[in-house]
Amino acid sequence: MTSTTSSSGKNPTVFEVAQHAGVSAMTVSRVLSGGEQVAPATRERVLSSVRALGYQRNNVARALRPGQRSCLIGVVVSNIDNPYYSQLVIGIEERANESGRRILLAGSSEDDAREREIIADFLGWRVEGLIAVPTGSTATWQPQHLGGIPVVFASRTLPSGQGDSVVIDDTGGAREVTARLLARGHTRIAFLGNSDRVSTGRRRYRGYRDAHEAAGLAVDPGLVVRGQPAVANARDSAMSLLAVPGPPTAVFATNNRYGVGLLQAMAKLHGHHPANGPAIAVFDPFELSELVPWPLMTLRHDPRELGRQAADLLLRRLDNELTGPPQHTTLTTSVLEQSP
Amino acid sequence: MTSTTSSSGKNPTVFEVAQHAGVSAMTVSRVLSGGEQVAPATRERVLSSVRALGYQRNNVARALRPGQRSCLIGVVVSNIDNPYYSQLVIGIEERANESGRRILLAGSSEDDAREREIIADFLGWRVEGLIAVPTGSTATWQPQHLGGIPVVFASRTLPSGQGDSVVIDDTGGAREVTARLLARGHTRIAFLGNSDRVSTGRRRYRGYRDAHEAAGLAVDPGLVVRGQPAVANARDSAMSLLAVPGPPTAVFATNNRYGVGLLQAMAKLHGHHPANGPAIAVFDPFELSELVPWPLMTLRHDPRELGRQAADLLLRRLDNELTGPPQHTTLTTSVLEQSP
DNA sequence: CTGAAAGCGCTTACAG
DNA sequence: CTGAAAGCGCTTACAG
Repeated sequence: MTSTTSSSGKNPTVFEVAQHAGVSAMTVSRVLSGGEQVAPATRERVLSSVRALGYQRNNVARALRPGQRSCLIGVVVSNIDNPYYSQLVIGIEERANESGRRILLAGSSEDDAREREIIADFLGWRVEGLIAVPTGSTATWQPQHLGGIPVVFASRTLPSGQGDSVVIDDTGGAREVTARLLARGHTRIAFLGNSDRVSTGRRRYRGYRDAHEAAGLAVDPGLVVRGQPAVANARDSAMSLLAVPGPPTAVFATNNRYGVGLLQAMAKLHGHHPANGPAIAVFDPFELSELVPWPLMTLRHDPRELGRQAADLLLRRLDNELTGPPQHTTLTTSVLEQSP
Repeated sequence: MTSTTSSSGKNPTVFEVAQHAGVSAMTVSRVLSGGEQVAPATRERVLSSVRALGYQRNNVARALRPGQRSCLIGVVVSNIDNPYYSQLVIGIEERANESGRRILLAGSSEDDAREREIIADFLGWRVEGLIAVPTGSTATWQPQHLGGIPVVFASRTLPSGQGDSVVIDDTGGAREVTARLLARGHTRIAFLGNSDRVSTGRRRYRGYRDAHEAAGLAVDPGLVVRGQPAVANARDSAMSLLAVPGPPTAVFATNNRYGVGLLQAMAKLHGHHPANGPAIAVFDPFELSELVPWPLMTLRHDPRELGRQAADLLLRRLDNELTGPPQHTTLTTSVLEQSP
């Protein structure tokens, strides 16, 4: 019952299996693909040879044949360091796995050139499709660079509206949080968020600004900080913001990197005592939000579900269940208010 | 200056580029591989044809040739949902990228059968090597299933000691934290952690037990909870543990899933007031630990660095810079004590 | 410095 | 129900 390794020491091929089973390579191929007409006795013989030799199909050779799908999906994430995007990748992996596909993963680190290299390389692997959190460069994604394969944008879209997309309701969510803060009497609400370069930055800022306009108030540019910083820098930004004379009475961190930075700054300034610190709002749920000792508003949404839906869109394109113009899905958010 | 797409609509091949440049496919191949002797004028002609046709090398065809490396690394993680492992993957991706390789990523969800399927499929893609957080099944990793490619185990090892590995000092770290708690007079220290099935569970429990023995104390089995739960279940376990009569005076959560669950339970039971709750220790750093309002001991270590070192070991094996018996690296931990 | 031939391991027509 | 031939797109010897 012990399995014998191929004597050559190399991976056995269909020909070696065929020889071992006394059939042709075609028959082995048919047995392995399933669904083809093969005599039961032959099938058994082949399968036992497969086991005996420890045969494992060479996906590379298989994928080279025209008409064969590679069963590979390329996933490019702008900032793989962000736990929000880790969740997104998990959602994609889950669905890819269910459909018998694998994911090739790479992070662009918000770098256009890197992003371009990654997709070129992924295309070289003949991925069936791409799922991307784009850095913001439109040029990268021009159809002629994509070899005709479908792309789904996740979390961020391209200004052109090109490609399918799944995003959350950035504008609506940011507007609601800001409106709630304004309704509580805050008039100096700081904004920490992405630059206009990325769609989430544009849209969340728009929601913040719209809520001010609706309330007949102007945004104070001195309370607005925008960029794509790491947590440490986000914390420093938050520190300076809280230290200015005439500090904000509320701070809205519009992504989880700024959220964590802001909370670290608050902990440093106020310890665990509410004191006279500003009200806090964070766009993105985060683990341990129940430990925050200050009144907190969290805009909840589910990055893993976003990943699943992005994968679903792509898989439906691949199966031709979905055809025609780009489909744009927007997931809703919900506000959670908590007081310690 | 606009790039022309291949008229066939399909990806152009080296032959089409060759034809366009008036040379042979071999010459195109030589130009693209670099380093070969090609007349400068010919090279320029080829490169401009490459640009004109938008040629992108087919990695699948390239990888099929014997003697060519696939530039693919397979990464299998037991629990892709754990942010600790996300960091690990990031460290691997960083190094893989630097060496011009891509990663194929899949999660086994602590399922042996899934793990086996994944590595079989990865081998079918002719990955150059594997990096794995193994579920604990030894059978999966028997050399005859691995087709002779190198494997590096990360965070968890196999009992057999097979394969290179990078782990943290689980036993030493757990021993030190436990000893510090004992030194503070705690005698009823609860343990939340992985089962003996995985090496981290075995080793961290051993450290906890060793510290007790060194202090001449016995472990109370009623204070020990072991398994690989999701956060929600970890929180429930922590709740029941804290609710028993004669509750623990200290709780040691020996991974970040239990850590988060424990802190959620504490927040629910004690709000933000230290009250008479137990002392807390967590094996694994986590974001926002500065918000914890209770005395806290954190065992710090760097999962991303662990990922980098695992990748480095693998890459050195691939380049034959490292040969011979399995190499086992242990990363140190440091204890951070904080009081609110 | 450049090219014609062969083959990596599969699977799609096409025959029997 | 089964098989011999051809070819996917590259690159490694081997010749010039």
